[in-house]
Amino acid sequence: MSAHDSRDGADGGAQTQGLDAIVQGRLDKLARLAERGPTYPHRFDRSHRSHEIRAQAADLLAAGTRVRYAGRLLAKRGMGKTMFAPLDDEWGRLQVYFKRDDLGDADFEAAQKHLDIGDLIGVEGYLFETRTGELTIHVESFELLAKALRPLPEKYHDMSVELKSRRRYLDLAMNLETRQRFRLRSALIRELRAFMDAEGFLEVETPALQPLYGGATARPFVTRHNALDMELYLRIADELYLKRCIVGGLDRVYELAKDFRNEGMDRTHNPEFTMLEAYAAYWDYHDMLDLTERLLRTLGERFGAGGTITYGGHEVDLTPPFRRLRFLDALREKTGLDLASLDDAALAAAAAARGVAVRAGLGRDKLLDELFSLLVEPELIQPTFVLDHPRELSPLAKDHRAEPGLVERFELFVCGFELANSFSELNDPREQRRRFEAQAALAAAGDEEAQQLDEWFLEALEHGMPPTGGIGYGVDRLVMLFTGCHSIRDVLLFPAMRPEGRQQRPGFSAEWQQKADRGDEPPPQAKE
RNA sequence: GCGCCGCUAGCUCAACUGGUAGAGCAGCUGACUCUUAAUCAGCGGGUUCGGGGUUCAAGUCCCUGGCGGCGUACCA
Repeated sequence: MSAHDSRDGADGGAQTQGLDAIVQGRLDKLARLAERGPTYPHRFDRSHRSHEIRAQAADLLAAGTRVRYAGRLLAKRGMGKTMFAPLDDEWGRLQVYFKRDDLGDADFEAAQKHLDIGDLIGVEGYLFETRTGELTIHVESFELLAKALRPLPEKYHDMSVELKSRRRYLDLAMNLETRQRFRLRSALIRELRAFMDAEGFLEVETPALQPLYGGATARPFVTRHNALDMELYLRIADELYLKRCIVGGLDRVYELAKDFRNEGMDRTHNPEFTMLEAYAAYWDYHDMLDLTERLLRTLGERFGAGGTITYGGHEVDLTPPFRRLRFLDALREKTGLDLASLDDAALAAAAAARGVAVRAGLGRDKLLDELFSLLVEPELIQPTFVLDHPRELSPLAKDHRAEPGLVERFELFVCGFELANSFSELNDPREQRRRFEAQAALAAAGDEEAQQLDEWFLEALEHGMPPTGGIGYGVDRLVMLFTGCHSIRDVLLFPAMRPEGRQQRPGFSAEWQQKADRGDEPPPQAKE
């Protein structure tokens, strides 16, 4: 970019008109800054980051150490021949101070007139404390690292929810709490790995592109492989591949991965989401329950306050042991009826009376599940294991060792969220085939979520899978719990959103807009 | 999917029963050598989400499309 003389740009007289004029003004200032040095340099040596400067402030102040610090300029407070400005890096904010007498006329004018809010700059200087005690860098030299050609959003109202999600980089740039939230997410995921590793589990990777989908009850995304000339599905669960690992003798495996489910979106559902699935040979669901208590205790100690967290006004204690609640007992308690002993018609009537939308084709187990979601789940605030579910809902779980009609399964609920789902895994291939066939019958009857019969998985089971405990944890929901967020969007950097319309695109010049207009049509949208 | 609400300056929002669109922040000009949402004085900035309609007149009413929020349904 060449410097050009700017008669009317940076020095005033800009015939301003909205965004285009703001951008033009900043381009002009960029040209002026180019006269004094590189405007998009290749690197900048930082001596400290903001939290390091704060941590070492006493020493740095006493020694008069020079520091080199870089970040985004978030405001300018000019005071005539001095200027204060907050400069944010990932970890926080540090104020910098420009003084004409110390910088010289040219550099001070460059800072005062040609730097904009939003610019990325690097400074070198020494620390001091202002009269009010704020730690500040007295700038001896500075350089532009990148120009903000567009203005940042307004600083003291929240950005709209939509803008925060669509332009996450702005939310991150403007809000330290947002940066901290995603740092916490990262730390929590690191802790999950560390925990599983310490428990002796091996992290593995299984296909996200699958010729058959399975391991959960959900509708898949379909995609296409050209060279193989076939349709593939994006995985809805890792389960069937992880069990193949168990068959092969990898005793304890886990995978932390994205699953994809082609279903509705709301406060707790994004079409792609992160799940931690784990399988352990020779374990049953009781072992998995113990593991889960250890995990929640660990997370509570590391990310909570004294093992407890506050969510939605509830004080939640993550110290085991957690409450156990048998599925049918909970329903009996809520309804006053022994639902298992009712005949189909009586059960349907009881469900309808309590607000379940009874549809044709709802099996009795599904009716029970709906009743449970409606009556019991919302009240499960403190950590609660719900145990021993009806069989139809769990085609991959082993029959209960003592209770006919039930399977060995538990779900962990906290604050009304289902955080984990675990089984004693079905390992009898003959029974597994019967369960798949029952699912196939449901599919034939029009249930789009019914699971597919997977011959290749059955073949693996026929080679012998040891008794196995399995579990899946909803990672995004865990993060919500520990960050106090009530929408999954807030814990995903880039949540799924419909694309913005072309006419909504805020192109800042006719040329850019033309470029945009020549681009592709917006991608076709899924229809239902 | 369905229902309700919303979409106005770069951002956050006003504008009554229809009468030629305003503020704060940001921007521009000027003042100010310890500011903290800096302050003070002045100035500019609009396809009121797109399309159609009713009307002398539409940000406002009607139809239609887009996007979002909330609720609801399915699901983790």
